[in-house]
Amino acid sequence: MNEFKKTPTIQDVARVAQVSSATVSRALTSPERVSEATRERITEAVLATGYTVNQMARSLRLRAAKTILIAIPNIGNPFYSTILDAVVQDAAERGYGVLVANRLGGDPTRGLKDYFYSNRADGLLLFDASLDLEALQDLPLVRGNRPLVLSCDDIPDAPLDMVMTDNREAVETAVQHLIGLGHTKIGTVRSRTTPNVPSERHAGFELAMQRAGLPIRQEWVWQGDHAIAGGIAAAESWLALDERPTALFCGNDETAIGFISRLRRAGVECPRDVSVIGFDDIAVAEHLSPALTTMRQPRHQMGKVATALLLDILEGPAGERPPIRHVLKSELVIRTSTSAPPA
Amino acid sequence: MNEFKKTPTIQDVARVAQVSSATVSRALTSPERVSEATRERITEAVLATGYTVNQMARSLRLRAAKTILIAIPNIGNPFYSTILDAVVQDAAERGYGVLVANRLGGDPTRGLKDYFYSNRADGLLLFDASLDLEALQDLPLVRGNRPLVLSCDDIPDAPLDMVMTDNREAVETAVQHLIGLGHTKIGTVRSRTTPNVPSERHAGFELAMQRAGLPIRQEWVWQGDHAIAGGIAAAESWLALDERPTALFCGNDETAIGFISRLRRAGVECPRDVSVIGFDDIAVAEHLSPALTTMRQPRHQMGKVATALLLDILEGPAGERPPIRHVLKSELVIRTSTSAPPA
DNA sequence: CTGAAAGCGCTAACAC
DNA sequence: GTGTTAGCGCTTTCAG
Repeated sequence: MNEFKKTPTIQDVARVAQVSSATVSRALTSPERVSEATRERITEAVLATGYTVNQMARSLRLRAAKTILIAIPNIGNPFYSTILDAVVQDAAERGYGVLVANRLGGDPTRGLKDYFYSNRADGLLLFDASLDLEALQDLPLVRGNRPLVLSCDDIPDAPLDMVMTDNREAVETAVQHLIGLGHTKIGTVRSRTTPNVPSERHAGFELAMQRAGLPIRQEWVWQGDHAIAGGIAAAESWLALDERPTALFCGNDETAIGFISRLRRAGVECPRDVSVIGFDDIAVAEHLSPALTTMRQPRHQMGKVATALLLDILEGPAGERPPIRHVLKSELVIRTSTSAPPA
Repeated sequence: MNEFKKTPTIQDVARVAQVSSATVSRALTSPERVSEATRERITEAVLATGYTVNQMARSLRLRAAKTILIAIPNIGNPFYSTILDAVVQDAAERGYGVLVANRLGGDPTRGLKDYFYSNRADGLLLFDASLDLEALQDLPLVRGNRPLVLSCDDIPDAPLDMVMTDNREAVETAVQHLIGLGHTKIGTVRSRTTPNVPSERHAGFELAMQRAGLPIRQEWVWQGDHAIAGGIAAAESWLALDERPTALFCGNDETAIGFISRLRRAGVECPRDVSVIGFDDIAVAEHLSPALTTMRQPRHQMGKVATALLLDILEGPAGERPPIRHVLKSELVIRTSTSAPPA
């Protein structure tokens, strides 16, 4: 209505409704503490003035930003963007905004610290396992109520609240699938891992191989980057090998896509010449040719569970408490990129 | 240091540096307005206290949240997540946080309004063309300085600041590519479009067909959903046809992926039996089998340009001005999903 | 060049 | 059930 007046405040509403600003505030946040009649007058006044709360003022007063920060290593990766989708949805439903962080310059924790110290976010959802855990301890939030939920797969015993998947078992299942098909020469493209922390996924690989009495040959273990490029590099290395593995476990689906694609260009067919199993089950996996066998990760659920946990912590009582840990189940999805080894 | 004290304020710094809080504030925001000596004392005091600014208080005072809001129809789609990546990066470099919005309940603009009316965000990056433009006019920001940048492809002459690609030409190029290969029976899976606004992409399709003197057959025009499912549905419809188009233009890459995949299950091979061209060039496109011919959209650049434009508007002078429009170029990427029609 | 003081819009004691 | 008042942490006149 008032095109040229500044945005209405709680005072304006109070004036129109003929009450004090405190009463308006009460009517807004806990309506039951206000009489029926005044509540109605206030509701009308809100409508008449076009009032909406100023979240900044409220946050300053309440010392709560009603905002959470999410740190993701690679937003462009469909795996993470699905998680983000779930987080935004669920946070919004509980009245929280979601700020997206990225790495700033050299120190990856730098940006995160800034957000917290500046009171822009109340809690942190950390999906980036490649951050240095030591540096994390510096975050103010790690003390006390600890509004930080970590969701990654390579820090199994950090004293933090976590949402993770059953990685070690998942990889075991994947490798057992290959072994069950008759493969004995099995390689892997390792996923990226947290500095100075042994990789859970790789541990699962070693375990499965060991149990089956199969050797792990270092020239069949490649370091990936969780992206297509890493799969391509591994494929080129594979092609140069004298003795090649007949099956490959890839740390994620993009890696598998790059590997299969590069091999095809060289005339090597999957699964005829080499079986490949991925990890994640991103949306395109089932539509590839060959359709990708993979371990499905409950990404959407990961986002939901992590959000719920963080918001419960934020809204729950302060004080020391033991860390909470959710472990979600992965699932083997058998498609056509894996088969018995060539004769 | 002070584990149990509340976070330090500007007052604490002032006390330690033996100056007034006003001087600390000045030293922080415009150091040149403070004498060398005091500036140094203040710098030391900041370090000693571990002070960081409280963004909430600053925002309340300055009436600026230093935050932008980005609205994306589908975060899970790699096309949008790449844009988001660029936006977060560039916004952070200029000191802005990025809030991610999603649709809340029935009224899609509802959530957006809330963010603005509540002063949580200073500007809006709108990548969601499916919002109702009329409703958009209600947003307070559309008046005056108009801190809203729209980036989509189907509202060519809205009086708004926009970043778009040369859609009509891009689709023309795509269709001409098919025609150049010898196709005359060409169908399309239309992309989703803004309600009540004619689709630019479809207009490009019609134009190219018309120029080549080719008829547009309605049974060869399918409505997609910008996702794999839409491509699958179109494929099933295609399979049921008596007379089938030999080439298909898809509104985006996921649609093409779904289409090709579903056809393959039915024994129909691309490009042997039907040529398919996509739109976007998402990362996997070149690694598919067949590798997807597509129109590459400069997604990263779209994010960067849109962010720069919005922040320039926010930080520039207020007042009326003509709308700004950036048009970015698409690029035909020929791969193997398109070939001459079957004999 | 610096300090005092006001106030951004809101909520929470504390009165009545 | 409602009003008064103070203050969250910051910036910005206005004096000096």
